[in-house]
Amino acid sequence: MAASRSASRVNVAPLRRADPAEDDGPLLDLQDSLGYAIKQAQVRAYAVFFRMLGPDTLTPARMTALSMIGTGKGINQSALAERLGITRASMVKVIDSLQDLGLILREEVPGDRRSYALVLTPKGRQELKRYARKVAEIEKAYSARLTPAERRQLMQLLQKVGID
Amino acid sequence: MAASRSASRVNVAPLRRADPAEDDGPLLDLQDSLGYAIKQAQVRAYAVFFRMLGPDTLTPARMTALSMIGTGKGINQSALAERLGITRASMVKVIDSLQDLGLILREEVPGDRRSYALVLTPKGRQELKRYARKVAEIEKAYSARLTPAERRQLMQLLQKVGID
DNA sequence: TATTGTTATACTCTATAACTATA
DNA sequence: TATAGTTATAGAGTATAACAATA
Repeated sequence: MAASRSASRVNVAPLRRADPAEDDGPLLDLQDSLGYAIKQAQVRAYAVFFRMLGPDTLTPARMTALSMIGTGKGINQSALAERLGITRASMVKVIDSLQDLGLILREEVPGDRRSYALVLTPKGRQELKRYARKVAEIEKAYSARLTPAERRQLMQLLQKVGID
Repeated sequence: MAASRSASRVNVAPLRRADPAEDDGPLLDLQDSLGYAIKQAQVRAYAVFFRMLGPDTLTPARMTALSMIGTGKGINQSALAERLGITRASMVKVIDSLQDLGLILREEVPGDRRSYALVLTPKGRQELKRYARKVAEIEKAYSARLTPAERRQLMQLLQKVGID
């Protein structure tokens, strides 16, 4: 149906509707775009991820944070925020949610009372291992059309994107 | 500093802090993950995109919509929403914004008064061509470390991701 | 009955600015 | 002065549910 604000139904007289080919340059062709191809691959990868882990899972971003805490040996919030490319302020809620889930703790740091050392709880460690196994399955699923050699090469080529 | 809700400073006695290696499985290693590599490449590509087009540009998503309208020959909102992977309801605002910028029009469809044919305005066509040139530069920038053959192969390999 | 577009509403993720405690 | 964490607030992008007009 019609509209109020949006569809101000301008109804232009299509007297001289420009032909796409009649003027100077090509319109944007997404099929030629590496950026678009990467984005689409990422969307498909996320779809597989959520299909295989269900809607109640940690998001990839939180899983990444959890993984970095697991590896990071008492990393603090500011450093983690920097690694994740978000602000300290945004980091707070991510950490809150992982703590509320019982996966991590903010531990006091002896030498510096301003900051916390982020550490996995036993449950967090257990969950992270469970996710590691799940992610291995997921990787297999969305790499199904790639040979191992192709997968390796894809990883290598991706490292080179966006470094100019 | 300390906290109110978030930092409930649980201060667990670290008597028997589990050693990462002492139990059954590996923690999640992001460096092995194709999904993570794709996401990181996409983040870097977006960074190049915004660096080269400035903060006042169309977002990649809106540019994609504009491109599909340019190519799509009177596509309607529902069909476009489906191609973009968003709901019809969300599509409304995207279309509104492109229309407010004077880039597209909702044209009446003779046979069906429920839907609109989305078409570029002359300004929209012009802008899309300008973006096509800009995107060509951007693609060059974030492909700088890839040979043309590598770039082609990367595009081909990306097509195979997430199809299981 | 089904489809198209729309609105109202809410949720997630993110940011900026200002603040407190501590260094 | 600088740093770590926090809060309040806002904006973008998305979703669901309910609706009117039209098919």
